[in-house]
Amino acid sequence: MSKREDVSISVIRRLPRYYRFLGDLLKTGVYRISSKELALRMGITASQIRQDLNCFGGFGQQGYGYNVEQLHAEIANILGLDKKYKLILLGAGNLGRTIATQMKFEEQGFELIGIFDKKESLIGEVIRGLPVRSIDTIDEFCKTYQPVTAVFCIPKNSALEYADRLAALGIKGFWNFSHLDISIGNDDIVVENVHLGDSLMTLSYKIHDALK
Amino acid sequence: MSKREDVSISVIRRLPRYYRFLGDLLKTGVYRISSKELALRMGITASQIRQDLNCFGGFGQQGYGYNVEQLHAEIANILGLDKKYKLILLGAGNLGRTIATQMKFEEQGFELIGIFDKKESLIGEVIRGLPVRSIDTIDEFCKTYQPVTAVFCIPKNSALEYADRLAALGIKGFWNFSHLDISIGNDDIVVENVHLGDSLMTLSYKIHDALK
DNA sequence: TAGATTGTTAATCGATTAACAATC
DNA sequence: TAGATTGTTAATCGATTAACAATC
Repeated sequence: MSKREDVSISVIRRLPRYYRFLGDLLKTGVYRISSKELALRMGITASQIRQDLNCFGGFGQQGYGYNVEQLHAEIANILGLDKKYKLILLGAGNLGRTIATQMKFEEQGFELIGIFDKKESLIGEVIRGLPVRSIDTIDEFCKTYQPVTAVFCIPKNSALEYADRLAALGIKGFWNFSHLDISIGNDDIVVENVHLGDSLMTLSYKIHDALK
Repeated sequence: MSKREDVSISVIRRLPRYYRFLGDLLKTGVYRISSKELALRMGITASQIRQDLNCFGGFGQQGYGYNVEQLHAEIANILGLDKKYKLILLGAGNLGRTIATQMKFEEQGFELIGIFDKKESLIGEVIRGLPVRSIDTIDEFCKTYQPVTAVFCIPKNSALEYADRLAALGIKGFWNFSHLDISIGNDDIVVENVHLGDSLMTLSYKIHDALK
């Protein structure tokens, strides 16, 4: 990792996919790969791969290609997967507990340290080794443990209520599953949206379109 | 809905967001809106809104703007939200049952008609009014009920096993939560990927980058 | 050395934004 | 009619692809 300055989000969004493919290659014992071969497997152009990687440095070698293990590690580095950003999760409903239990946070740069809900009956329940805490204790919790990231698995209205509050408490990043568009009017924070409904509607369009 | 021919995916992906904002406007009693005002609320340009909409037809009126209710309905139409594409879900684990219970399929163009898993102990359990069926009965089920869409909440290996098989059984669209890149080498089908891990890694990068 | 493949510059393509005539 | 705002064309900007000299 070396150059970099304002790499476009289009490039960034391709990095996790490179990372996955390189991980798979490693598992199958491939230790060296050319941009041409990787492009073929991924269904993209070799030019794009080389351009993308060169936003961050020259990881390859002319006449040889790329060392799979090294490149894999470089991308992990670029993405910050070795970090342990403290993470809290809001909403211990269906979606919240699925996210809490299924995601491999430790492999992706995060450490889940707290789960919160407003529903009395859920408080105290243990999910992934963590007790569900009352949302009313979140200010104190943040002051003590200083998480930098929050996952929103709460309804739109609650999201609206907590977004600014958490930002004021030092939360810099939101992984947002709610229907709220958090970022608007707040430049200090970063947001990654997962709008499942939008995704499903997009699929609806694609099918609708394909069946014509 | 009128013109249209190969509208770019960038445009399509913005439609659900327009749809959400228009729905919110309707709820708050706004019946008329200009591209300028909508752009302001959404944090995009008015030009983009007008360009996007004009891929499908002229829904506005000079000097007036857009009728919110009508535009909302037009977009629903474009996206095919009034359809009832038959949908099956593979994988009744944590994620699968969350998707099954939480999504508003009927409002987004789909009708969930079957849930499948390979795990013996889950078979017969009822989720959203549907019994979990053995994955072994899926061929017969598809021949009988002819679903056109499948949700993949199964591991990569299983996804690899079932993608082609389902395509052969008439499945045209996949909502893919697995780590497999389904589409490669199959032009007949449409795929909408939800790579939660990729999304989380992207967030990791953004935070990493913002904290610099 | 000859062959392969990168890193990087240049060319192309597509998407976004600006401008404005048409028109309600 | 005058003012507002669209639909649409033109200009700009950014991203992808192609080409090729550098070099392992």
